[in-house]
Amino acid sequence: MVRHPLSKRANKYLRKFKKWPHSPYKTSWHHNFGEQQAIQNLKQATLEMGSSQQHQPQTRNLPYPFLLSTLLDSFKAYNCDPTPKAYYFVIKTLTNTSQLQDIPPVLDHLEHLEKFETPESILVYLIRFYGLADRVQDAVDLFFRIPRFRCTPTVCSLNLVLSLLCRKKDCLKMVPEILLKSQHMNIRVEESTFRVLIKALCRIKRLGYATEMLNCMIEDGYGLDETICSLIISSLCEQKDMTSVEALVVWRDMRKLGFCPGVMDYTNIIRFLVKEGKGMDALDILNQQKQDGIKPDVVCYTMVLSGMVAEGEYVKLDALFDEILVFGLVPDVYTYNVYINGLCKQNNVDEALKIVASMEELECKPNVVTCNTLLGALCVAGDLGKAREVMKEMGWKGVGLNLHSYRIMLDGLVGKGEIGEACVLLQEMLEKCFFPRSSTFDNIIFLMCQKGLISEATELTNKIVAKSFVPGARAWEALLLKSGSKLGYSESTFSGLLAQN
DNA sequence: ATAGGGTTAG
Repeated sequence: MVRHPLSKRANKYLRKFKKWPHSPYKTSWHHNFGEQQAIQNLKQATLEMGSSQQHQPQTRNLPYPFLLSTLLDSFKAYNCDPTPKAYYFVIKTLTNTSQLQDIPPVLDHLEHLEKFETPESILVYLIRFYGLADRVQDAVDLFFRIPRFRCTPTVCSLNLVLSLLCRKKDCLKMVPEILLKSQHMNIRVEESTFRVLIKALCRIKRLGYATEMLNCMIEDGYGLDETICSLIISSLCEQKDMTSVEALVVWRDMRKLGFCPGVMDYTNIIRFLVKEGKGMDALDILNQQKQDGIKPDVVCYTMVLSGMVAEGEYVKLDALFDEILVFGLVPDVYTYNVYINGLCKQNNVDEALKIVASMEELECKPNVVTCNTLLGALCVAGDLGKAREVMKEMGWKGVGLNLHSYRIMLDGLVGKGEIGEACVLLQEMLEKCFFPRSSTFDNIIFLMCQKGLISEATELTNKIVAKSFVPGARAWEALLLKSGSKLGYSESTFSGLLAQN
């Protein structure tokens, strides 16, 4: 093993055969010691700089910024050459303390006056810093400059620059140029590069470019990357302005390319289609899934079931629900809730109640959602008696009533003109800080006026105005018509109203 | 091997 004498400018960092330029075990101990002392010195000086604010020691190497001159002085004092590590430290310190103006001189020095092969990691660090600090041009410039630091850029730097460019819409146009120039820099584009690009494109919701890029990959002879396909599918499904037609085209094209979707892909596209109100398309996908031999799980079924409910496809709903059982899947609360909702939508509350009873036998506990669905259906059907029962049962069974439970029940009572009971429930709600919909308030006030409960109506109005609620036209009209001129509004009623403007 | 992905409300 060759040891380099300290006096000579031995380029011991020149990378020939190994990735890491410097192994502490292979340098002479005193050399190593000197370097360590120099670094120590540099760190100490940096700390002092931080604590003494603007004060800078006399040892300044004048044409250079403070940290660079400290670096050079420190190493000179120990009679050794500055190490990449020292530069890394300086650069990190400069970025962390926002002394960006001092970075270019450091880089110039590194480029022109040092001889070692600069580790790519230092440049990667700075490129990332520039990119994240909104200095994309600096990042790009530094990327192109990498070879001048006697460093062979790899796909790491390329991927980094690309991902930085992809973060900003107006930087996207630089991507092709970077890709072209990177070829001249002898950087081998890898699958990872495509992945970076596609991920970035998905993140900024340029799904069109992302799929184009996927096609490029395939044209370039890379195999179809299932992870990328999945990524595109899932981003696609998160897009707000994506139509189901477009999504299905991408899906179909990918399948043509040989993509074999996994459970998650099916779940994503099905969820998307159902949300778009395309229950039947979702059902198609579910059938594809079965044909592909991928057993849909209870989640997929639940989503498609809800799509059937939304489209009023009750025959298909029943068939699908049966299919779940036939395939040996166990429906859970979600599944039951969707199915029960379907029955309620068909005004078949009795059947819904039977299902709830069977859930309990199957030890699948109904939850608030189940109960709210039932409550809503019973109220719509005008069966307040059963609705009350359900509400009581919720109490026994430890199913907590939530805001919606109260709102549903209150609307049911008001709808049936049960003003007394409605007021009791309203009181209970307000104590729990659950507020009815404003239209419910209006209905209650209207109803009170109709029943001649003028003072109660006035009192309620005052109370709710104090809670920042504005009665609607219907409530005002009722109040004014019924009460003539002897209205007992307190001043606070009106000042409360005014204050809301 | 595991979790997470899914439900109601005018």
